[in-house]
Amino acid sequence: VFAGKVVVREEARERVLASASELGYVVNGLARSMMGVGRQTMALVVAEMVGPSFAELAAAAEAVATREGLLLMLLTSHGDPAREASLITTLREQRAAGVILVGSARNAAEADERIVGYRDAMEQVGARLVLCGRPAPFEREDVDAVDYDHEGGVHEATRHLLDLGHTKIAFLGYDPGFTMQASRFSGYTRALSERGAEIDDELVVVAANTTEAAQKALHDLLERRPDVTAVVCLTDVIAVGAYRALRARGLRMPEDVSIVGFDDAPFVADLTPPLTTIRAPFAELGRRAAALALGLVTASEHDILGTELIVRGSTARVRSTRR
Amino acid sequence: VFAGKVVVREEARERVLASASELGYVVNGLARSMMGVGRQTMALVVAEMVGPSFAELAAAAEAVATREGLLLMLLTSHGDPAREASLITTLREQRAAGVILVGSARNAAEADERIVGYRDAMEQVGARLVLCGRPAPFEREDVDAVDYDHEGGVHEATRHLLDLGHTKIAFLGYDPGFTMQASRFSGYTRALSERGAEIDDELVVVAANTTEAAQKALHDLLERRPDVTAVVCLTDVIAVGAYRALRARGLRMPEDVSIVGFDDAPFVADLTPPLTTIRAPFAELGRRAAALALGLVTASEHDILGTELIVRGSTARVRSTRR
DNA sequence: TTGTATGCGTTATCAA
DNA sequence: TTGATAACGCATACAA
Repeated sequence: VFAGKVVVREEARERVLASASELGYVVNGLARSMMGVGRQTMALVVAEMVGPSFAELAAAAEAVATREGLLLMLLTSHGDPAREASLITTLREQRAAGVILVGSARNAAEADERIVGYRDAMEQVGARLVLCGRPAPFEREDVDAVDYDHEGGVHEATRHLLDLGHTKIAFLGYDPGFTMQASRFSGYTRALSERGAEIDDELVVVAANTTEAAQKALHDLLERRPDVTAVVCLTDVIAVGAYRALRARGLRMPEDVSIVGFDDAPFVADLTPPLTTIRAPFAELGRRAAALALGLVTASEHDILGTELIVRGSTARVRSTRR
Repeated sequence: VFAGKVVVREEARERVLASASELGYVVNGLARSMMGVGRQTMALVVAEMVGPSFAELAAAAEAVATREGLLLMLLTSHGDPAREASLITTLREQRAAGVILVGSARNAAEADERIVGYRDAMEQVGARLVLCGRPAPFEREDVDAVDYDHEGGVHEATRHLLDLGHTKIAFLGYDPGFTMQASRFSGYTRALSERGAEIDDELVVVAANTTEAAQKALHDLLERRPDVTAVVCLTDVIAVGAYRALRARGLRMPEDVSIVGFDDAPFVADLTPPLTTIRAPFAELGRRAAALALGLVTASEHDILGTELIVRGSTARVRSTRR
C-alpha cells in the first residue's frame, strides 16, 4: 500500500491506512531508499553560513529539493579541505542524491584535483556534484558548474567609476589565492587597461572579508595614499568597512571618495549614502545548481549568469580638488 | 573493520582498508542506521531562511550536530501548518535524531495541540522535538523548549525610551496572532503600565515583518498622529522601514523621533544614525536547542535566555518642541 | 582472530 | 488480488 506500485483493493488499502495511523506507523525511509527506490536528501556545502547570498541561494535550492520530494542538508566546511573531504565521505555514506559546493575555492591545481576527486567519488555512489559560484576546475567541461559573472560585474562597476572621471581607484579585498577574489579583481584590471591606465600596485590592497579587516586596510591605505578618490570593494561587507574607515577620517561619501560594493546585501540601500553595488542572481543560481545536482537538467555548457550594477548614492563624479 | 566494534588483526584491517579505497567503497550509512546503530541526521525547521538570526542559529546548531557526527537538515515551512505536518512525517520516515522548530508560532490552542502531536509523533520513532524561539505550548513542562526573553528585551527598550522622557511611544509590528509578536508587545505594555501610562491603541500599529510594510504603516500613523516621538519596532527589518518613512517625511533621527529595533542585524550599527536595538543570543540558542534535540542535556526547566539592549544613536532625549 | 547465520524494514518477484 | 520469499547492506551473536 505504501509503495503504491501494486494494485490493491480499495477496502484493503483503507484498512491498512487506518491501522497505520492508529499505530503511528510511517514507512522507514532509510530501508526504503536502501532498496534503491530513490534518494531522499541532497546537500549544500558552504564555507560559512553568512551573508545574504547564502540565505537566498539556500532557500532557492531547498525549494527545488522540496519539489522533488527531497530534504536539503546544509553543511559548512569552514574553508577547511580536510573537513570538506570528510563531508564528501559522509554524504557518500548517506547516499545523498547530489551535492552542491558553493562559494570561492582555492585557486590552485591541487584544489582542482580535489574537486575532480570529489566528483568521481560521488559519481561512484550514483550522485552528482555541482560547483556553484566558482568556476569548474581546469575549465573542465565534464564537471558541472553554475557561476555568475564576477569579472563582468566588477568590470562594469570599475568602468562606472572611470566614466565618472576617477583615476585613482583602489581595489579592496585582493587575494589571488581564491577563485572569486581573483576573477573579481581581473574585472578591475581589465576596465583600467581598456582605458589605457596602468595598474597601480599600491592601490590594490589585501583584506579578509570582514568589516573590521576592511576598515583597517583602507585606513592604512589612505595614510599612504590620500589621493585615492574611489574604491572598488570585493563585497558589501568590505564596503561597510570602507564606510567606517572614511567616516573615521572625516572624509565624505561620495564627495571625497566613491565606493562600490558587490552582493546587494540587505540594508546596504539604507546606508548613508546608499551603496552602489553589484547584484548577482543568487536565487537563480541556487535553483540551477539544485536542478543540475538532481539531474533535472543537463548542463549544456558552463552556465555563467549575468550581474547587474545598481547605482545608488555612494558614487559620484570626481572633484578636481579635495578638501 | 568499518564497524570498529570487533578486534581485527592489524594486517587484515589494512587489507580491508586498502581494497575499500581501491574500490571506492564506503559504508552504506542508510543500512547502518537502519540497524539502529545511531541516527545520522537532525533537522532545523524555520519559516523562512531570512534574517541574521537564522544564519547564526543554524550555524551554531550545525556545529553541535557535526560534533556529534550528524548532518543538519535545513527545512522551511513557509509558516504553513500543512507543510509543517508533512515535514514532520518525512522526518519521521527519515529517522532524524531530533528536530528543532524555530521561530514564531501561531498563538492559538489549535496550534499548541499540533505541536504536542508532533512531539508525540517524533517520540514514537525515538526522536526528540524541541521548540526554539517560541514558548512551550500551554506552558507544558513536558515539551522541550529554549527561548529568549522577548518580553524582557522590549520592556528594557521601552523603559529606555521612557527614561529619555518620551511619552508618545508607538509600537510597530503588532500582531497578537503570533507568539513572538505577542510577547514582545507585552514587554511594551508592561513598561508603560509600570510608569502609570495608558496604552494608546492608536499608537499600536500592525505591520508585516518587511521593510516595505513597516514604512507604509509608520507613514500612515504619522499622518494621523504627528505627535509620536519614539517608536519601538518588532524587528530591525521593521526599524529600517521606519527609517525610510521618517526620512521620507523629512523627520530627523533621533532629534525628532527615536527608534529602537530588535535583533541587532548586520549593518544596523552602520545606519545613520546607528540603530539602538536588542541583541538576543542566537548562537547560544542554536547550541542549546541542538543539545536538547540530541539528548545531550535534559531541560531542567524551560530555558529563557537573556537579551541585551544596545544603545546607539537612534535614541535620544525627547525634545519639548518639534520642528 | 575469523567465518557463518540471523534479523532489520523495505521492494520486487512469483506463485496461489 | 493476495501471500510467501529473496535480496539489499549492514550489525550482532555465536561457533569455529
